[in-house]
Amino acid sequence: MAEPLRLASTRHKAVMAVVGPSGHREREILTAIVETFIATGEPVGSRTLARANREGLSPATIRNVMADLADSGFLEQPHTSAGRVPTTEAYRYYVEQMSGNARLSHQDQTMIQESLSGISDVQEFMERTSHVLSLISRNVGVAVAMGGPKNALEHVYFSRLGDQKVLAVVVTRSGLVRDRVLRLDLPQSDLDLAARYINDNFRGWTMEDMRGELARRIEQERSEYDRLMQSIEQLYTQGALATEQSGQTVFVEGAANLVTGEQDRQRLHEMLKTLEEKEKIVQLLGAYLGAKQEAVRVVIGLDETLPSMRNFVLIGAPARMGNEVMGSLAVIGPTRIDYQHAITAVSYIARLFDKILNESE
Amino acid sequence: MAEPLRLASTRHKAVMAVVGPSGHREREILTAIVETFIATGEPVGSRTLARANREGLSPATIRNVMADLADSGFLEQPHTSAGRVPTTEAYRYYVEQMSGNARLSHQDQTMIQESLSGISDVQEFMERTSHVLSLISRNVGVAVAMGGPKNALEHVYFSRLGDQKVLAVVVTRSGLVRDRVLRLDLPQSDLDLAARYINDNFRGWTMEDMRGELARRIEQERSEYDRLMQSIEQLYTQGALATEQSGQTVFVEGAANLVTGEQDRQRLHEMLKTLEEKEKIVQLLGAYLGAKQEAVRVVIGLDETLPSMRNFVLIGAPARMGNEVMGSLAVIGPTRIDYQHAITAVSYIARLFDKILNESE
DNA sequence: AGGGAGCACTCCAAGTCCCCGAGTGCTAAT
DNA sequence: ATTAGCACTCGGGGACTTGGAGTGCTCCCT
Repeated sequence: MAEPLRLASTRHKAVMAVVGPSGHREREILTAIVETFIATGEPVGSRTLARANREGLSPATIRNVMADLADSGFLEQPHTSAGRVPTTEAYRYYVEQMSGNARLSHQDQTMIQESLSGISDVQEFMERTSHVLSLISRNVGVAVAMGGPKNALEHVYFSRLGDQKVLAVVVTRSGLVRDRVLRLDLPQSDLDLAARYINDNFRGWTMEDMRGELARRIEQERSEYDRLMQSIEQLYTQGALATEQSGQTVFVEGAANLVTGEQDRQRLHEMLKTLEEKEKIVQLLGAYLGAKQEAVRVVIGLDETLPSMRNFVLIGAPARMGNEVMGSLAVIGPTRIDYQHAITAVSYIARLFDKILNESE
Repeated sequence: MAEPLRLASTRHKAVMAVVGPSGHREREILTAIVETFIATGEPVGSRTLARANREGLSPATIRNVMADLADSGFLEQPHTSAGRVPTTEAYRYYVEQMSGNARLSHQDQTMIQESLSGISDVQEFMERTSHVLSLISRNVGVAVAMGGPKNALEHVYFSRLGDQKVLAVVVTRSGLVRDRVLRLDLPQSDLDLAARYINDNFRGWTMEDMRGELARRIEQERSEYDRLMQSIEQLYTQGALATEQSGQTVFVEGAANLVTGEQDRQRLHEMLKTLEEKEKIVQLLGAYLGAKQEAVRVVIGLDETLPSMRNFVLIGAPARMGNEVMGSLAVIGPTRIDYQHAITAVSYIARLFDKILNESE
């Protein structure tokens, strides 16, 4: 189960090469700075670093190196005579060079296993995942199950509710259920016919393909007066078959953990507000976790996309079943996050996804 | 399982008429104190009050009155030589005496109308409601749609998913849809039979009644080997018909607004964590918003139930369709909340509930 | 020429001291 | 009954000091 991790950065490197510092000593020191900053949260100065460093480098030497690093844009000073703080670039480098063969602690593994065992549908998996991720990383855990157009249709049901209401339930093969109430006035008998037609003709199709084909058939037979096709068209235009619309379900947990950080009120408020806007989360995950993406991906510098996320990073991975991307999961936390830990956790769960959902099929 | 936690003392206190101060002047002053405290958030002293008061009372007089009020438990001092702060008792009194005939601003009304128009199922109503409540009150808006046992069954569907998986979809007349994936191995034909049996025999029954009757029938026919009843029993014990379990859907919005308040980090963290534990919210609403309850209810002193909610109040109302309680909605905010505003908003939406969901039936 | 020691300088954080304003309780006067 | 007056108490905020940590620079050493 616990095979060594396939790390994000390897991939990452292939996509956009992050240039690190050139010299061996420079790299050594930069890594040390990032690590101590992550640990302490305080700007780190040359003296502190010299003391911690096993090979006895004098503060002065370190200062020189630090000056160089600052010039190349890896460090910056909050103000004169404060220590140095890593820049976005520095974090990118750090993540990339980070040793990739860490394992998740046994404790965490069993915790995850327990939380996720016995789950049989995507929704539930995502819900629990966001929770367990927030617990383990002590940060914000997010997970979205996308009602993507790539899902295979299992079944549709239509049911007349009231005077002008029709309930449409779409079930995909992965166990995703979408229900919508439509404003329509069709007798139950027509609904049954429509459902039957769709189920007979389209079971196993992807939603995408089905909708295309359906549109074509409707078009084709429009001229003839065909009652069945007419009902289907009505259902179709009312969005009965649109899985995307009320599409993604987003789970965000552990927002409370943000309070622990050192942001001021204003920033905190913005972050929380952003996290409440689920669409933004979906966009964020969607933008960075492509289908091709296999392993974990670390996105540093979120503020380039979402200004309110300054100083935050996203550590995420797509959740895949076979070749299909069923959703994404991620940890969102401050740049000072424990990368190793978060990465291993995300990776572990991502790999679990396929297994758990398939285990009894 | 979802037995509401019921604090005898709280219930008692809330039902019992709150005794206010006796004298006319005392009441006047207490009200003034509460109002200025709500406005400023600072402990209010005798001098400030004397200045604001139209009838020229001297600070000294006010001091005397204040001393009396403090003795009767309506005020307290953070420390010697600071102003007075209203106690829980004071807020209870204040809310009770508050003029009850205020109207929601036209602006708010239209905003609500727009947000909620065109909604046709309970879920969606609740989702939007929590959002709009948080916007209007600038506090936390919560709403829960309870999959209560009182709902009338419209339809069930069972569908075999994989090797050992069955999808159960329960639709209630109010448009609530619950789906569960069960670990069961039954052929689709058996599932169809079971669904048909239930739909034919129990459409329109409340979930509660149905489950009772179903249990009886299963019991009755257990001795005979009856394939149908056996499948139904399996479905039943696996929870296919349990609306309560994955039951209530809880919507919490506007948690970000909490950051605006003056709580310290620790408290803030606790609050957010509490708000993330949806079950607690459900319990809270369930405990205070009884079915008999018609109008808005203001619960002051939440910490008696949930310690982390010290200094917070709940302003809520049940959402009813006819005589059935379909859910609850509420605003949760600090004791310093704008009561008038929140109360009118909650009340307005609660009254809208019935109208909107029925408008086209 | 690269590393290291020393030095002067800067800045922030924390501590101390002190004063002021707001508030109180009590008492005496109206 | 009210109110004016008085002595007293706190907490907050400003001014000032001090110490630690850090930097850049220069000079010296190997």
